[in-house]
Amino acid sequence: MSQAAVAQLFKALGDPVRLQIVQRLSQGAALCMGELSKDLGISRQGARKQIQALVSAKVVQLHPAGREVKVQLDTAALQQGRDFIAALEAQWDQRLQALKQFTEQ
Amino acid sequence: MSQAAVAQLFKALGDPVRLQIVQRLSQGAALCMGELSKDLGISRQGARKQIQALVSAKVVQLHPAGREVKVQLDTAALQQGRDFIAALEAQWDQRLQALKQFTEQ
DNA sequence: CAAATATGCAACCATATGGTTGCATATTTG
DNA sequence: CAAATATGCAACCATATGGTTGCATATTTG
Repeated sequence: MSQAAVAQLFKALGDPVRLQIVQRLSQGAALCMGELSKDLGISRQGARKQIQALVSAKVVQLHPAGREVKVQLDTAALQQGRDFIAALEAQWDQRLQALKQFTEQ
Repeated sequence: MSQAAVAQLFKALGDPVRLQIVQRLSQGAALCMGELSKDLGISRQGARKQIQALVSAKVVQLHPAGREVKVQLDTAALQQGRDFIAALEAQWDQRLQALKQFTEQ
């Protein structure tokens, strides 16, 4: 995943409303747009925009079904985000390790 | 960590320039502002603003030293972000598991 | 088929964001 | 101490963002 794609992923997760949407999807049953848009404190159309941001970042997929549209979590992107952070931490630890060896000499 | 704090963390990571700053810090030696601001394609003052965003999200700490200011990665927040994603994925997997059992009945 | 439901699309708006330039200040260095 | 270096701060600007309202359209349902 390119740096730009990772940035877009984190950006998508960097908003309380979108974070709540993602959390709801991970917990509950498969939700359609309408259901998912409730109780977010914003209008349906506003919620739709946030869902679209998640679609663009590939955190979520849309599956039209009749007059409804089901929204489904896609964990692939999430995992890559987690991996990115893990790699950062690993590099950092490695660096600390090297620094320790250096000061012990 | 509150939902709002997690959102702020991801928001801080959701920008290519800031992502590059964080990556540089994880790799190289402890950097001062000036060094860190180079080769980002923006001005020193612009870079400073981005670094400040990372400070606010607690991804990074500042340590003044004489006329310089050292910038240091703080992996605590990063880890919490990673944990948050891991929890999402775990819930999702659990849900899939439950769904599988249901359809197998 | 008419009414109800689920959604989409576009225009609009206030504020946040990512950047700039210009200048001031504190600390080192020769 | 004078010059060089590292940084800070404020004002400004164009664009992105997060939200709204209003209306159109497609699919179900009674």
